This record gives sequence, structure tokens and C-alpha cells, in this order.
Amino acid sequence: MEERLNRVKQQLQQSSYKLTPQREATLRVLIENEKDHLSAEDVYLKVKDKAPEIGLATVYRTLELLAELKVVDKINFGDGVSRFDLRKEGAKHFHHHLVCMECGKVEEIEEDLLPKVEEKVEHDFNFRITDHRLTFHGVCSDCQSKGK
Amino acid sequence: MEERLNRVKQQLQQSSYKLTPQREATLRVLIENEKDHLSAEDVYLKVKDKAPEIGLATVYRTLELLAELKVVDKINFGDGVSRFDLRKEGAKHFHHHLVCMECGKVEEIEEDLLPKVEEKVEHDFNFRITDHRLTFHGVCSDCQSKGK
DNA sequence: GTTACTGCAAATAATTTGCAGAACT
DNA sequence: AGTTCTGCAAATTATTTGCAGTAAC
Repeated sequence: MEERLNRVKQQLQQSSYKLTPQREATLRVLIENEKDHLSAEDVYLKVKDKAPEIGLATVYRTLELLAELKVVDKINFGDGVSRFDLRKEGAKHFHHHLVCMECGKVEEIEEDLLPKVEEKVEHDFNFRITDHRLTFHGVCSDCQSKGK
Repeated sequence: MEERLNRVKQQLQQSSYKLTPQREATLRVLIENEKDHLSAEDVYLKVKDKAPEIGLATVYRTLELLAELKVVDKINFGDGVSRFDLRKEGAKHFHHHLVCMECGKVEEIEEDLLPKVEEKVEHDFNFRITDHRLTFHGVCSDCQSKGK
């Protein structure tokens, strides 16, 4: 946790940004809820528990900043809300998601499934890929067994 | 064009919906701009040219209805706007997109690149896939040559 | 001391909803 | 007649921005 914060701190300072208490609190929430896919509002509420004086606008600004630095990825599952997902340290690409259409659960796939596909796309379309978003919609295993 | 409208009309009627003049005008705009990725507002403006009395709320309601029937797919490229993309007739899955981070251009990939990946995911995660969203971020060939 | 950062409130933007009337079956 | 559909205006929701004060280097 602490090492991770420090690395982000260095990243911030390299771009002459500061790791303020508000930003630190926001980062801690993101790290503690790494497996979730929190909206800005969700993050705000959790940060407020620790630092009640923080404003929602600051959370938005911090999340935007972290997205710029590629510390988090911003993703949208189709409800009108942006969600923020901590990027695995050192990961070149954003991980993939499985969204269950029945219960809404979101699972993560860490393994990069796309290298071959990306090779083909870069070649066929002469497009230099820097990142991707891959989300599968379907029915999770729990809902499959329930649904019978 | 007309056959295509008729097929959607039948789809609507199967679910006891009607193909009203407003819905038809909206569909025509979508078909005429098949290669674009129009927002609800974009669609509204284009429909208004033909049928000035139509309301924005009706366009939203129509697009939502068409998404439900899988005539269009709703997609979000990260700006805060939903875009609506006509699904190729008979296509089982949503096609893929290349979004250029420099100029914002969006290209489509019709070929389904994911059957092998999906097989693996269904097996490894016991997840029944019904659809997917795959978008690549990067630099298109035009911007690559300009950028030199 | 200067520049970056924050909280608050107000502004903006996208989308949804309530409702009374119109249209289709 | 009964239901579905529409336009309008108002409401809601998510996000952004202006600004005056605060904190960090």
C-alpha cells in the first residue's frame, strides 16, 4: 500500500503535481477497493468517511488527473456513469471485463487476450494501437445455475 | 432501404410496437448515416430536417427501443455521450471500433476477431457470452503520416 | 511569493419523466 | 374504447467551472 502510494507520488511529482492529503485519501480508497468499479460518487462517499471536508469536485479532478497519468482507467459500462479502475502496476494495457446482464456483477480478466488480434489490426488497418477496451456481456456462472 | 425498414417494422410488430412516422424518420437517418456514430442529439438534428415537429424525447425513446430490439447498438467512446450504431443485419455480435486519439476519427471493423477469445473466456470463467464491446485506442494511419 | 490546489456554489450537458392530447388498432 | 405514442416542459443526474481562499514549495 505505502510503496504503491509512493510510486504514484513520484509519478505526480515528475509532472510537477503534488500528492495532497485529498489526493492521497482518494488513492487509498481506490487501492482498498481495487476489485470494485467505483463511480466518482462512490469514491467521494468513501473518501468522505475518512476526510469529511473533501468536495466532490476535488474527487472528480483527482480522478481525471489519475486517468491522465494512467494510474486509473476510466470505463463506462453503459449506465450513464463513468467508473474508475486502478490499473495493475506495470500493465501495458487495460484489463478486460465480464458484465453479467442478470445481476450486474463485473468480473475482471487480468490476462491479456488480445496480442494476436492487435497484431492483425495494426497490420490490416495500419493503426498504431495504444490501448483497448474489451467488455463481454453475458450471464455469469451464478446466474446460469440460478436460471435453470 | 425499403426492405430494411420493412424488416424492422416486422420486428417492431412482433413485440406489438408500431412503426410510427417519427420512428421511421429516425430509422431512415440511421440507415443513411450507417458509417457514422451519431449521438442522440445528432440524430435529432438530422431528423428535424425531414420532420421538424419531432421532439428530442421521442428520438431518445426511439433509440432506446431500437437498442432493445438489437437494431442499433449503444456505445460510448469516453466523451460523455452515447452513440448509436446500426447493427449489420444478421450480425450476431457488435462490430469493433478503432478510435484515433489524435483526430477523433472512428473506423469500424466488421470482421469478428473474437471467436477464439470468446471460446476461451466461456470455458475459463464459465460465463455465457451474449455480446461484446471491443474498442482500440491509438493513432490512425493518416495521423501517423502527419505526425512525422 | 508564486503557483498549484481546494471547497463551495452555480453552470452546463445529457438524459429521463409526467402529463395531456393525438394517433393507431 | 383502449392502448400506444408524441411533444413539450420540467426534473433529474453526472460532470465541469468560476472564484476566492488555502496550502505547498
